[in-house]
Amino acid sequence: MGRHSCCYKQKLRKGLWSPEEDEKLLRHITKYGHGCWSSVPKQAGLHRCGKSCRLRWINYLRPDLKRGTFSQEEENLIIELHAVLGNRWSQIAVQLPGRTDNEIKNLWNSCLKKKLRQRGIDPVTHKPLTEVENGEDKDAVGRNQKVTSVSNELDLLKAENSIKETGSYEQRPSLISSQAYPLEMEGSSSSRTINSRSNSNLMNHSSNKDLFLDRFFTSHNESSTTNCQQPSDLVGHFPLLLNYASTASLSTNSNPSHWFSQMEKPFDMNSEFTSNTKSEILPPTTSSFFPSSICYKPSITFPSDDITAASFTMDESRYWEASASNNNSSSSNGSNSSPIMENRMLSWGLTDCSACASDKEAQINLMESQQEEVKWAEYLHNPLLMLVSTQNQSPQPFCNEIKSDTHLLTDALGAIVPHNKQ
DNA sequence: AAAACACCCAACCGCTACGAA
DNA sequence: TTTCGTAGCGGTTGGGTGTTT
Repeated sequence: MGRHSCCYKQKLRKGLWSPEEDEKLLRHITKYGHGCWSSVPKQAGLHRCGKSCRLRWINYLRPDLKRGTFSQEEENLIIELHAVLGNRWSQIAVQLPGRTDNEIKNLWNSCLKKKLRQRGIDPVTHKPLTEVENGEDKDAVGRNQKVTSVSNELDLLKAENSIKETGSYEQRPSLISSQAYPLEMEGSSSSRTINSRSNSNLMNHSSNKDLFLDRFFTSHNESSTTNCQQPSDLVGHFPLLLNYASTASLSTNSNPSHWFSQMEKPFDMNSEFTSNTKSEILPPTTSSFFPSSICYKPSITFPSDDITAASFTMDESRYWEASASNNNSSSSNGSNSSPIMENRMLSWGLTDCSACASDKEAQINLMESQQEEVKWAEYLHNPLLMLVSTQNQSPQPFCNEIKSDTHLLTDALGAIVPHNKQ
């Protein structure tokens, strides 16, 4: 991995982040917001460039991140979205709350592409490989077939999944109508140019589709009362996301990528973590949507004047300490079944879940944990505890603050992990 | 046991877009 | 209009880890 030119000049640190650095960045941003990223490292006392800090925050420290393996639903959605959006990972990520574009990109490159190829589907065009090899991919027929082939991909994936987990997969009707997308494509006459950053994959998609997608996503992500696009116009033409949104309870106005962005003054961000907002980004309450492999990183609620407590699930801490990494599987398969993962879930995730189930019990939990000698290994899983600990503040307010969304956490996790209190 | 290989993923690079001066 | 600084995006890389030989 290289180093930013600015890092060379200033002899800034590069590479993996240490817990101390994470703590500093976390503390700074939760307290003051990021403001201008280039000034963050200086203000936070970090020897990193602002870009690096930004990346670290977005991809790892952000409190609304969901970690753990991708569910089948999520994978299917990514495939469907990729068929429509191409490699526009950030736009795909918008439709998967709690997932970062980097995470999705990695999943695609390491896993989904392979899966599709194994099934004879070209991951770039989403058409059968035989068809791609024959070179017929430039006409409208090809586009139509592309859409239907997405359904085929999903059918294959679903079939495989149902074999693995008989009965566990909740059949979802194909989200892309074989007619809807071509209809929209034909109906649009826009000549809007494609973003110059478009890659080769993206270039496979017409500018019409770009326009349509922009229109759709704008409408979808904004208030439904907006006048620029009637939602009803879109429902018939492009059921994918609306359908998914209704199925998976995705919020249309809780785009996590907008959180913390452009914060102009300290604590503005805190308002973003009010209970009202939080509940919207939380996952659907059906445990079937998120299988057991998912470990949520619950939302944080901060009081207006300081960070008193928060919940964090840091399940990817292998790089913090070599000794920790030995026990930590970073692979995407079955990490929840490892003792480490269980321990994490119980020691952290479930502490929080306990709060969901019973505030009182959770308070006791947290108070007990405060009294304990805080161990390094625990910090690995919950950097915010560092804040709590170092500030000698009671985490109690957290238990109260998180109340509003705790039922959702319980629903999401309760079925996942035995609700045992350690 | 150890070397070789494969895979995963966090982090970096280089680029463009955009707004302010 | 131009320049500069910043944010954000997608592609790529390299180190760590797991698996195979």
